[in-house]
Amino acid sequence: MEQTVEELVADVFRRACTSREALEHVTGKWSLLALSALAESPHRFGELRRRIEGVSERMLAQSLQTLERDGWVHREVRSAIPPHVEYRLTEDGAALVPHLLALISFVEDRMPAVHASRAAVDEVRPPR
Amino acid sequence: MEQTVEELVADVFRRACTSREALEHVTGKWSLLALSALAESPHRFGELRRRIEGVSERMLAQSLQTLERDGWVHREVRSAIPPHVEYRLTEDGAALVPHLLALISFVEDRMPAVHASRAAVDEVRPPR
DNA sequence: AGCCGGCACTTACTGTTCGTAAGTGCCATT
DNA sequence: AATGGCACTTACGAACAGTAAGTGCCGGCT
Repeated sequence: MEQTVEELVADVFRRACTSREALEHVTGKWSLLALSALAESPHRFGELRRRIEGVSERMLAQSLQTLERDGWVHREVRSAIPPHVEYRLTEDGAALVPHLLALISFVEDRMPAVHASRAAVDEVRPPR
Repeated sequence: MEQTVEELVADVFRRACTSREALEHVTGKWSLLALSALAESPHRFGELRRRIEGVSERMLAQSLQTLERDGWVHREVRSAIPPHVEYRLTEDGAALVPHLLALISFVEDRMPAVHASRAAVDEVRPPR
């Protein structure tokens, strides 16, 4: 599991690197949550909206379109009228999400330490 | 390595969940790159700026302050005048970065597929 | 001796993105 | 007949990111 940064993450430091953009797409606030939700099972648009508390329809639609364009998510129109759309992970998406889930659960585990650190820093340098 | 989403990623779907915010901090465009750079070795401010192509001083400073506050990065003033500041990963930060590096290298590996997918989608539904 | 560049930032301004709210057309339920 | 849900899209104000310039001090170059 050890990795050398130099080899693996070479061109991500370069300005014009396209993987930077792709990375932003999958790590975006709502994309991350949408992918996590789809890791459970396929969802309809409205189901995703309810699952991801606080997301607006605008941002959810936008995130899903980006994820579809980059090939992580598949969008299937099961019925035009009445509208019924199903979103599911592609094979690439299914291979991607374990990394995201690992990251999410890691950060969740460390939240006590994060809170402690914030409190300690804010003691010295109060916010605002 | 298999994970059930339901157990691990329970509260990240809730609106007021603080881990959402912490997650955004580490997955932010510049934070991600700063952490990756610091995975190699400690860096000075100017070294990071040069390493991370395209980052502005404003955003780098802001990202580093956020990462420091959340306890992923340690900031050490080695000399006030002339200014010499060293940034390094904390223990928590060092435990975090492997997840980020794994994600980055995964996405880099899949970039051909991403480009192919974009081209296919743009064929049907042209951008703009 | 005087000028230039680098150090690690901060501040002012501007453009892009985000979030909120409302609109769309159609159908099923009350 | 009116209401709500479906899957979005559009308009607009607010928040945020990016650009440029400023800060004070110092070392090196000419």
